[in-house]
Amino acid sequence: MRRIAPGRDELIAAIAEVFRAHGYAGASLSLITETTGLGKGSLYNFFPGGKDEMAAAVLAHIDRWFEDAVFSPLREVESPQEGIARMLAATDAYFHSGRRVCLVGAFALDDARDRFAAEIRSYFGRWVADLAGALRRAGLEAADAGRLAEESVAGIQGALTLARAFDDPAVFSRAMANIRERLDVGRA
Amino acid sequence: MRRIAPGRDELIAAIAEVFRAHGYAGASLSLITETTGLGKGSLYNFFPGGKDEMAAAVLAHIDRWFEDAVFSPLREVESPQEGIARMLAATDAYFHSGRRVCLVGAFALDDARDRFAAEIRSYFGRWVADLAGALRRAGLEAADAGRLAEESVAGIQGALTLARAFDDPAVFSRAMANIRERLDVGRA
DNA sequence: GTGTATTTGTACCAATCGGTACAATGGAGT
DNA sequence: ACTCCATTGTACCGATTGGTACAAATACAC
Repeated sequence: MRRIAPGRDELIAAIAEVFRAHGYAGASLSLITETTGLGKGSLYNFFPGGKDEMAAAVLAHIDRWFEDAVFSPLREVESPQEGIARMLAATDAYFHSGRRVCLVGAFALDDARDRFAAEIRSYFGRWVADLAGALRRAGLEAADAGRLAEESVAGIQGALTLARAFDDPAVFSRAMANIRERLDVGRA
Repeated sequence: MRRIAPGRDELIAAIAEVFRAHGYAGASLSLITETTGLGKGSLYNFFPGGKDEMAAAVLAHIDRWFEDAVFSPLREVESPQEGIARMLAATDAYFHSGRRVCLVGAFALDDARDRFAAEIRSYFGRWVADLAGALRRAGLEAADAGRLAEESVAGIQGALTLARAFDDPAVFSRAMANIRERLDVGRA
């Protein structure tokens, strides 16, 4: 039969949730088959490389989403302030206002880091660089822009960790409000 | 034979490094026996509860260390500024200036969170509460103190994540310098 | 309706998982 | 010197791991 499984995007999204909830090592194939409803046959048909390829596909999927919704507005919207506002809104939406955790950040901490070092570095690297770029366009000096950008991305990651530790999304919302304020440079 | 293995503290420290590097699920018993040099016999002699008890012991060990070196100075040193300075110094030392990752933060993200929810919550909760207390003693309003404390702890966690993602401890050092500045309230 | 290439379920694989059992070991207390 | 008993290594357990093989099923092109 052809084309019975959900679209590839939905499939990857479902797999992503398993990795998000259990980490790379903890995301067993049985958990994945259970969550997706697909047997190993289908899974290995779509991802011949196995678990590794699934995780890579998930990371690529996330990367694409962030590129479109979070990073590119920072570069391409004329008003840097507007670009930053869009980035913050998309970030808040993506993490379900703190109820969801950052897969890339989680991978950065466990032993998936070595396997996907390049992807992880690129994800955070572009986030920081594009935000710094917007801040520079808003009038900040390069050094200040870089520092503030790094600090903001770190603040978001840390807030996700704390929100999950406390099981309280409000921690994330407070952090986002705070970051929004500190990024509100050069006129409103 | 009696007392051949290293002291319990050193043993726990060695196990901690395995959990730190591989997460809960990724820290296999074979990895632990390999790292510690102890066979399963010894391991299960010291930790009859198995992996779960090892992780609990590691968390308790970390908790004790932070209580002594990081949290208690915030409460007990007369000068809150001095307490904060000690907390920052101890934190920087513990994380090897960004070369080491926070086990509790890592556990908060993967599926160990549910198992150790109480310990994780308590660890971060006391950190934030004690820092907020010191800031209040330094003259800040309760609301401001709470916000700044939460923000600082989140900043530290996020910086650890970024430092690991970039494989660049300098990210952590920059974040610490920044946090030190922002916590320098009420006189110097 | 037939052919075909893709999709799928099932059975199977060796390796490893966390954990248990237990006999051998040998240091400490006397 | 002798007796304990904490400590240790080894063998073993069933379950699960990630992964493979392959035949049955089936949607689509024709």
